[in-house]
Amino acid sequence: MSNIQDVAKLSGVSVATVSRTLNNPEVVSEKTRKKVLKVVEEINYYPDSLAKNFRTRKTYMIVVLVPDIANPFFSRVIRGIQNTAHLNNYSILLGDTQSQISIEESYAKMVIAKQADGIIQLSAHFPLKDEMLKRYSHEKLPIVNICECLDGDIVPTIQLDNIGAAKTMTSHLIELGHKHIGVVTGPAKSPLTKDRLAGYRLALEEAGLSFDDNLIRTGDFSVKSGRDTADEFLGMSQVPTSVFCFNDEMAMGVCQRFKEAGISVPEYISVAGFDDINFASLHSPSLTTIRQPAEEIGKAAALQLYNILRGIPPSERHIVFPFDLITRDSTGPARKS
Amino acid sequence: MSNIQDVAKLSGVSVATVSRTLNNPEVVSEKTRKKVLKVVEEINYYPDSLAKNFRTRKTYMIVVLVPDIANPFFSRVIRGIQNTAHLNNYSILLGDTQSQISIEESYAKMVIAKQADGIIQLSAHFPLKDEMLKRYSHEKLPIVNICECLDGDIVPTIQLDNIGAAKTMTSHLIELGHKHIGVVTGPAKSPLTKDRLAGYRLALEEAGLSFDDNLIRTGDFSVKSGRDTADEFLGMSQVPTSVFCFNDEMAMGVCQRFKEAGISVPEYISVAGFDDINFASLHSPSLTTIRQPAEEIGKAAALQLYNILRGIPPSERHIVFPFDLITRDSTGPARKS
DNA sequence: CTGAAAGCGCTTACAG
DNA sequence: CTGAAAGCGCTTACAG
Repeated sequence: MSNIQDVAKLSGVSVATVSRTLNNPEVVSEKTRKKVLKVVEEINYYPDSLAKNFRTRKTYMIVVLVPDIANPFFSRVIRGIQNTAHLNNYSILLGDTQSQISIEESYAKMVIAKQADGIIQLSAHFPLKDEMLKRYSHEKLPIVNICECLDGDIVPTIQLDNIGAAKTMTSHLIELGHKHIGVVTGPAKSPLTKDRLAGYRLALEEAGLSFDDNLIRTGDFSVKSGRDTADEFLGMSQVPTSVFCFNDEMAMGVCQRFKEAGISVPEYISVAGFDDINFASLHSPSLTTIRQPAEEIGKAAALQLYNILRGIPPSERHIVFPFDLITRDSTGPARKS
Repeated sequence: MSNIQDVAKLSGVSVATVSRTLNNPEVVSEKTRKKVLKVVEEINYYPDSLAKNFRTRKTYMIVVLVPDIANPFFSRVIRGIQNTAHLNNYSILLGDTQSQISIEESYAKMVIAKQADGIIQLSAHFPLKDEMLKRYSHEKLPIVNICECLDGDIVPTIQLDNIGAAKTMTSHLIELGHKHIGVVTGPAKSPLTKDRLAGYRLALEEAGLSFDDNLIRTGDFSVKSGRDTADEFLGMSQVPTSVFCFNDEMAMGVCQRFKEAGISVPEYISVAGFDDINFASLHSPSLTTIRQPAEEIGKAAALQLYNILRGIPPSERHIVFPFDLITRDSTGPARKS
């Protein structure tokens, strides 16, 4: 369609002035501005972003790397990111990685190739680390790692107080009289697993209860892994009186299996989750869980990256968000026996 | 970092040859190719997409306009889109519109401004219609409308056989002896509501049952609207023996309210959903519903748009996908009375 | 098979 | 406040 030259010709000014009118109106005289804007309106001129981005070296795109977009917790985080990004004129480039490193890398390349300005990474990886560190200084590295975060100070992070949340949930169960609390963790190498397990141990210690390694089972955050570990708990000589799952999906899987086995939750065994996804409250029994401020985390991430991209180093490089313990029907007093 | 000139200098060829080596290797002699690729490797050269896209007038970005990314059905569709798009070197620009026209339009502008090549639209709108029609011919209009589709042939569409699906679900209930089947629709103006209602009526007609307008309640696809209509059904002089909800969330809302009112599903009243979201099978009772091939729909959409962008007009402009009736525990024989 | 050169549509010092 | 001009890093006819 029409370009900046057409607008210039039709309004009898130079392309420079058209450009200024559109990008720095205050620097142009009112008369000129009006003349130009009228023509822009008339011929329905839209500046060519391809040219503009090329010229300014910016894309106004942010890659969001998420292990699985169909995960309801992640999708809330993404909504938070996108709302805030959009307000600042940035768009979200969705990178559903299915946890595959090669896919993560192919998206990270987009930053190097200037198809995107930065990355918000929802898992504890740093794709193309060497390449990125070579190209950006510590301060300007356009990456924000959220939800499941790398240790150290290599990238800015934003996450829940996972230790505190797991400690609080465990204490909640202890207060209900539970002494044998099974756990279904995430993948062994996940920082989430490490932190939440640490919180669990802290609560036990505080209550003077001993830690039993046998009660700890490794899941992978899927419903199925919850189902599978449920069987393991039921097979124990001393079946735990409660199970703390490190996300809601696994808690639902555990509940489902218990239901099939004719075991009642929470009468015989309590089950707790983590995240407070939408369906946690619709579940039967409704799930006791930890609420994460998902949208706020997303919002904070977008803001953090936005600042980095504008050259403003974040005042806090590692933000920790508070949680809420949500008690519902899936946890109750420990059974006698 | 380094640009195509650096590569040219270091490998002793022209920039044109470097460009060809990277984009049309077969046209370059093997010797030259090797020389160039070696340098590319050595200095870790990544072509500048900003320049490349500007030059070629392509962005390899597709805007996906979705009313709500946190909706689990939509997120599966998006996953399908993104997987297929990624295979064809396209990336997804996520546009969570919250059903706001202004947000839809701001994303649609990205296509006009060449920040994206095309749009996949998950609701029955056509943002910036006049502007788009002015700029593109019927054949080349880079839009694919899926899931909830506009009537007519203005844009290519991909959707479920909604009429057939609703008819099948209704027939399923009729076979179970239900004669008073309540319905919770989507918004009145939604084509989904219209089509599914048509399917419902077809099934009634086929069974010789009369259509009762009073049994039709308007929802908005939210859990809450399900809850609200549940009360309306319970307040009727003749409470229906089953309720067919036009999505799973509303079915869950209906069930939740029934549960609170001490009414058992499916013994007193059957409840059916639509979509078969992940949690439908985890729900208590597990939901009878219609499975939509969400990822395939997304995949087909990505393919359709890909062809349009390559200048290949789709062989079918309006694709209809088959459904599956999934019978679970939330529907059963109609109660006597 | 390769190179010289034009040009994509903007923005931005620089000069006035 | 405005204009002439350079230039961003590529691709692509065109010529050889």
